[in-house]
Amino acid sequence: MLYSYGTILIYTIDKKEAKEVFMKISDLAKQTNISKRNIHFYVQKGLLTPAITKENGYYDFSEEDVQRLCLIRDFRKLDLSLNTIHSILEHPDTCGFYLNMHSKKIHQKIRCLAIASENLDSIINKLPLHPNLTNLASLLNDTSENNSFTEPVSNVFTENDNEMVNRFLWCPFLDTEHLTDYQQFLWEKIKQLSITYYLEDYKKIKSFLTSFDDRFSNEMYVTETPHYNKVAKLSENESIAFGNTIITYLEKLPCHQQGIQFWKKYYDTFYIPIARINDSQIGTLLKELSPMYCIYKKNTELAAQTAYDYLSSKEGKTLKEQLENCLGDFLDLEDFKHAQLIQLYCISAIPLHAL
Amino acid sequence: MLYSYGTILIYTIDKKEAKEVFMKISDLAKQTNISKRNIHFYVQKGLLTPAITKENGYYDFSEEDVQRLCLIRDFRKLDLSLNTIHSILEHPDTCGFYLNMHSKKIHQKIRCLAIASENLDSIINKLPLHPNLTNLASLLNDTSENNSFTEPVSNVFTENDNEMVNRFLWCPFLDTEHLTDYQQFLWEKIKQLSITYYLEDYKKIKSFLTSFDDRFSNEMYVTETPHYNKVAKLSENESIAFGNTIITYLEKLPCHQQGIQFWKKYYDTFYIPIARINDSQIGTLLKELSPMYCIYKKNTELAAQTAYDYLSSKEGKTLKEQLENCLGDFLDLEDFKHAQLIQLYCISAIPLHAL
DNA sequence: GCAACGTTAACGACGCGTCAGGGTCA
DNA sequence: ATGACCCTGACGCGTCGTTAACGTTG
Repeated sequence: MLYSYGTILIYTIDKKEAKEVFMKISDLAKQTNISKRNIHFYVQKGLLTPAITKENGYYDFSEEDVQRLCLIRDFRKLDLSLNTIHSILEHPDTCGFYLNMHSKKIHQKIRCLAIASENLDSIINKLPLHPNLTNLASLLNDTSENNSFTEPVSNVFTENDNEMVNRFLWCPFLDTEHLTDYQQFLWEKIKQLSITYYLEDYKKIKSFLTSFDDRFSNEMYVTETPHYNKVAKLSENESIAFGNTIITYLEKLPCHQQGIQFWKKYYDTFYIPIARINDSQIGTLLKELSPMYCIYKKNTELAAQTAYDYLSSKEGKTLKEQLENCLGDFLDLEDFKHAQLIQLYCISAIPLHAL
Repeated sequence: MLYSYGTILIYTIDKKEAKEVFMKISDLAKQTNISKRNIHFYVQKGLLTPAITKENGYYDFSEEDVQRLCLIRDFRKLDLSLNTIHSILEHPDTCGFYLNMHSKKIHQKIRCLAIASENLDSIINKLPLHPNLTNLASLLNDTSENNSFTEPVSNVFTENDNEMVNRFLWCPFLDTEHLTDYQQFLWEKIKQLSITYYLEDYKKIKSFLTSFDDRFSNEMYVTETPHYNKVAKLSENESIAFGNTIITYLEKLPCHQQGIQFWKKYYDTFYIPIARINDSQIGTLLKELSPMYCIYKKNTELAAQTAYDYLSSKEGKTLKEQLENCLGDFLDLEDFKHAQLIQLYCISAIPLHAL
C-alpha cells in the first residue's frame, strides 16, 4: 500500500485492480481540524456529499470536499447557521445577502451582551456580603430599568443594505466575472442614485427581503435568475409568444388565491417599488451596464405590450374585468410600460410555502 | 367570588369554607410577562416550588414565588443559565462567584463576536459580484489569519476575582448583615493585602475555583460554612474531642483513594495557599474582623495540636507512618500550626463526583 | 486474532414553543 | 354545557459530544 498525505493507493488483495481513494475521514479530520463526528454530521445534513467507496461504504473525500469543509468551518467561526451555510454553498451568489443579514444579527447580539455586561458589573460592585433574594431583586430592578433589550432589530438602512438590494435586483443581469472600468463606474453611479433618489423604495425592498426566513429570498433570487436568462434570449416573435403565455397565466390567476394574497400584501412594498426603479434612470444606466438587461427589458416590454393589447381588445375585455375584480386597487396596467403584467406572471414561480 | 389582582377568594359552592388562593398561573404570567409554558418549565426544573391546591392540583403561587420568578427572569436577561440561577436561588451567598464568572464569559463572547463582526464586514466589502467557492475560501483565509478565536479564556486576575476569592474564603465567617465602619476598613485592608502580598496564592485559588463546573465550588462553599459554624461553637474540651475525631478520620484516610488523589492534585494550588493565607497577616486581621473566625481559629488550632500530639506519641507512630506513606511529599504536619490536619479532615466532606 | 479504523444509530444538553389529551372552573 | 382555564407529557429546534453496536482493514 502506498500512502501519502493526500492520496492513498489501495491495492486489493488479489491485486487485480488498483483503486484510488483520495482521502478518508480521518485524514480530512486531521487536515481541517474538525472532529470526525462533526464531519459525519455535515454529511448527514447534506452540506458535504463525498463519494462513497462501493465495497465498504467508506466515504471518499475529494479536494472539493476539503474546500467545502474549510468553508463550512470558517463560516461557522463567523457563527453562521448550518442552514445559511448550506444556502451559500448551493448558491454562492446569495452570499452577500446572508452575510449582511448576519452582520446585523451579530451587531445586535453585541449590543445586548454589552448591556448585560454593564448591568452585571454594576450588580457585582453593589453586592452585599450576604445577599438575600430581596437584595438581589432590588439590585436587578435598579439595573433593568435602563436596559433596552426590547429595542427592535435595527431598521437603519446602511450602505451594505443598499449594496445588498442592488445585488438582489441587478446581479442576475450581470453575468460577467469582472466589470470593466466603465461598468464599474456605472455600477457605482447606480448605487449612488439608489441612495439619493430611491432610498424609500430601496428601504421597502430591503425590509421585504428580510421579512421572510432566510430560505425564501434565496429561492426568489435563484428561481428568478434563469427566468431572466430565458427571457433575454427570446427573439421578437418569441417575445410576442411570451406575451400570450402571460395571458394564459392571467386566465388562471383568479384561481391562484395564495398568489393573489401575496401580490396584494406586497404590492406597495415590493412590486410597485421594483417597477418604479426599473422604469427609472437606474434602469437606463443598467441598459448600458448590462447588455442582457437591455434585451430583457426590450423583450419584456414587447411581451407586456402584446398582453396589454389583448386585454384592451374586445376578446380580452372579460379577462381584464376579472383581473380588476380580483385585484381591485392592486392593479395598474398602464404604468411603467405595463410592467405589472410581467410581475403578475412571475408570481407563478413563487414557492407555495411563502403563502 | 371576590377577585383582585393579587388575591383571589374562592367560596366553595356549599359555602362551608372559604379557601384563599393567592395567584394562579395566568395571573403570574401576566404580571411577570413570562409565558405559562415557561413558568411550568421552571417549576418542573425545580426553580419554582409553588404550593399545590389540593382539590385540583392547580399551582398556587405565593409572593415569594413571584419574587423568585422575577429574579429568574432578570437573571435570564443577563444570560445566566438556569442551572446557575438555580444555584443562586438556593444559596444567594454564592451569587458573587457566579456573576463574576459569568461576567468573564460575556466579555469573552463579546470579544469573539467583535472579531467575527470585523471579519464579516471585511468579507462583505471585498465580495465580488458573482463569488464562487474559491473566492470565498480565499476571502475567509485572509480574514481568519488575524482572527484570534483560539485565545484562551482570560487569565487576567481582576479586582473582581480578588473580591471573589476573598468572599469564598471569608464570607462564611462574616455572619453579620452589615459591617461596621471599622470592619469595613479591615475588610478593605484585607483585600489590599491579598493583592499586594498574596497575589500568587490568590491566583491559584481563583483558578482552582474556576476549574470545576459551577456546581462544585458552590457545594464546597455551602458544605464548609456549617462546618465552620460548628467548630466555632465548640468548647475547649469539645475542641480536643474534635482533635480525636480527626484522628479517627485519618485512620480511614488510606482507604479513601479518591480523596487522596484530590488532595495531591490540588496540594500546591489550593491547600498550601489556603493554609499560608490563613496563617498570614490576613488571618490576624480576620480575627479582628470576625469574632467567629477568631474562635474557629483557636478551636482548630487546639484540635490540630491535639491530633498532632497523638501522631507524635508512641501510639500514633504507626498512623503517622501510614500517612507519610500514602501522601509522600504532599504532607507537612508541622507548618502553619499543623493546619493540614484540619484540611485533610475536610476532604471527607467533598462530594465524590469531584473525584 | 487484534488494534485501529469505518459506518450508522441513539441519547444528552440548552431553553423553551407548540401541540395533544384529559381534567376543572364559572 | 360551554368555553376558558389548569395539569402533564411528548416532540421539535440546532450543533454537535458521547457512547454503543457492529463491520472492515492491515
